[in-house]
Amino acid sequence: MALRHAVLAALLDGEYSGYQLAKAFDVGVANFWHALPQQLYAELAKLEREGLVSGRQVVQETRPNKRLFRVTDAGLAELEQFAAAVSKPSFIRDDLLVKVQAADRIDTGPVIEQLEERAAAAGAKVELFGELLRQMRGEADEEEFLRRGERIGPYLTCLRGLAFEQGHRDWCVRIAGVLRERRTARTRP
Amino acid sequence: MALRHAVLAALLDGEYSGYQLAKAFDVGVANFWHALPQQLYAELAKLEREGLVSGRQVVQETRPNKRLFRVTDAGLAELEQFAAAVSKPSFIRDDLLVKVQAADRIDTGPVIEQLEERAAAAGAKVELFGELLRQMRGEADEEEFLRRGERIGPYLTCLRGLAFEQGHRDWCVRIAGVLRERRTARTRP
DNA sequence: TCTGACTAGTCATTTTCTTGAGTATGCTGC
DNA sequence: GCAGCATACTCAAGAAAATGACTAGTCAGA
Repeated sequence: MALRHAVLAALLDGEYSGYQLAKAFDVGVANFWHALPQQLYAELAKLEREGLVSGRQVVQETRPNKRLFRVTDAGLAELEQFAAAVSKPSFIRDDLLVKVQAADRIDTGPVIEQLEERAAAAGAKVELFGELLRQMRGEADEEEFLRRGERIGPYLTCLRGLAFEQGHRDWCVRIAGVLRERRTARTRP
Repeated sequence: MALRHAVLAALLDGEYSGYQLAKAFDVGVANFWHALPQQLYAELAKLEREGLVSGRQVVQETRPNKRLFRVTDAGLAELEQFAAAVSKPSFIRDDLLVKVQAADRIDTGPVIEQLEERAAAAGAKVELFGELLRQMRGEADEEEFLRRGERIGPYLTCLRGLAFEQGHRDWCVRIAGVLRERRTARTRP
């Protein structure tokens, strides 16, 4: 039941349409959760039925009309309750780790390629998150911003995203190197 | 469909019962995947029907009988295919991040407590993984082990687990500090 | 001697997530 | 002048994961 709370938390930053939310929750700016558009539309509908968000129609001339949602007081109360309840532990769950676990018994060629692609993707996210952080804190330096900034939630989760992607990139680079070396050592002993 | 491959990868280390697997996939030594016992039993049954693993009954005197599973050639081929296919990107998905995202609008007291608990738990995992890595590499130093070791898959995934937990711990400690400072600043301005 | 934890599972149900397809319009680039 | 992408959604179906409840014997400690 955390997707609903993720949606509520995302809507704290202002009004968003399902479509806008979907983009935030998808491409990778999703620094605190991930979900597909269909889930989000469904969740928004459910949240509205339960009165935790309210939507208003915005008529547009040149594009399809859209509905913007904001969190209601009941929604905020729900978030409050959620925050006070125990969290489920977080786990790594990654196809690529499964492949690396099996690396001694299978052909590592494709795995190495995927590690390198991942490293590049993670590097791009590192850049992106760095830029996002810079934008959010504006003029202030980080310490100062975190002490006195008004909206630091997204900044804090983005910090985690950044560290995660850095760790991911470093690991991918290192493991690709290790597996590559073992391959050449095997073929040319 | 990655649980099946996670199970196959786990069984590469030798024969395991569902119960043993469940422990590895649960408590947190699960450095490359996580699953509940029920899922594992179900998956093992399916894998056996499909001929990807084979189980043998082991009669025990003082404890309930058990079934030990090992990967078949077909299972290894399946893993091989899986490793060559594209991986889904990995995403962070963590209740606690959702709570931190909402931190500006809710009472941070419980969140701070949870961050500190998480930091402690992550610290314990860091210790555990460090110890596991030391055991796996034995006498050799890491570079040497990674160059010439026979079974390095679990070592490589454990390295990722270690880095993840370190990152998680550092972030929790830092964010708990930030939120704590803002609380005291607010009550005693 | 009773409680609780450990071994070793099974069964059923519900929730959540993913996949795939479809609608309709407008703008941009080749 | 049309292909392809962006906006803005909806519906249905299926796979995967989580939850809860249950069996049944062993062993250690209070």
